[in-house]
Amino acid sequence: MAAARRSLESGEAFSLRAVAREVGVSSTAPYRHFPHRDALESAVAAEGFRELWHLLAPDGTLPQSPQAFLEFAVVYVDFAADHPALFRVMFGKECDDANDERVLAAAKLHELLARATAALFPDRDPIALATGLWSAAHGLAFLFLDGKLRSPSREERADRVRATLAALL
Amino acid sequence: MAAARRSLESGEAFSLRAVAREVGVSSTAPYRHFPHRDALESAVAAEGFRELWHLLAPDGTLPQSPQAFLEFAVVYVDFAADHPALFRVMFGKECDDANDERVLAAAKLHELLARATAALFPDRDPIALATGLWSAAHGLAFLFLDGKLRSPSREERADRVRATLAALL
DNA sequence: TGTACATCAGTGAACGCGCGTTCACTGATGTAC
DNA sequence: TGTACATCAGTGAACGCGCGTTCACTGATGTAC
Repeated sequence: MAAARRSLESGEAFSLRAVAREVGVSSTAPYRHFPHRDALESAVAAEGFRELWHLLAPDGTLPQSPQAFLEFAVVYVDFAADHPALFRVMFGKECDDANDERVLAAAKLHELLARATAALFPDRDPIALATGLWSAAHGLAFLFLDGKLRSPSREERADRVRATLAALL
Repeated sequence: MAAARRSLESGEAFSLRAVAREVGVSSTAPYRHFPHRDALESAVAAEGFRELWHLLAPDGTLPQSPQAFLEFAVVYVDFAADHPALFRVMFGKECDDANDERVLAAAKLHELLARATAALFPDRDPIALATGLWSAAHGLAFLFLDGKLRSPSREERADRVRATLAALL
């Protein structure tokens, strides 16, 4: 798993063979641990979600203020920028299976946000607002990842994310 | 070009050989028309952008009302859902080159939105708001594409997009 | 009007590549009696 | 304490696949004289 992460972060495309190479082991060794390629990919994605969750809501705490929503988005976008390949594995894959860990993790995130918006903005549609803020953070993450938005530095990017979310609240 | 579009929409991964197959021509024939794979991909992306632009702003008209912003997002998300592979080719690629047609097209879109927000919401930061609305539409597009948000029908998806954007305005 | 030549889309064989996956195997470690 | 056996991670050769790309080629069409 660690090697899979390393391999992804060094910019390689995700592949069983690349991971094996990274571990320094034969191409077929991973089959001792994962039945097939997708199982490894799925496990890596799940780990990524746990990690993102841990950054966003260390003890399941919700954003408690509008300010905290801005930081939520900053962390989200920073995570994507720091682990672009991992982020793509987590999100950039059609998953039809409703039981996919990725779908469940995404739903959990959505729910956390909805609880937070309901508490903070009782006069606005909490689900729609949660979806909107999540989408905005998600969209920003991808637009920066894909070079459609650019920022010279990490700090300026963070400021831009804050300003963008602030404009929506 | 048309065959490239067809090949993409039939769910195939984008490849020169797949396009040639779709045209019913030998694998190497495309080299008569494009110097390399990326040139074709880039041309397809550019066509996609022209098409999206035409759907969003037929005569360069901006959204003239908050309502129009909602429809703008609906069109954006529908376009992604109707042409998922094309959408990924257009957006889901890191392009470092600042002169990439894709980057320019994205910038043009951003600018259109900023002019619209400046006209409609003079009391809010127009750039940040434009970025926010675009990000939200973009995020929604990808979340639906990747199965993180689901809707049983096209109409319900559209309603959800409208509700989400309305919550942000 | 006919002939010589250039242009140009398409061909088909071939290259090397990395991929996922299978197979029969080796060799070290742990466990049961 | 020693022996027999099971477990299990890793090996290395091999498979078939689709990919991008090169190469020398063919054959039809257009153009100049």
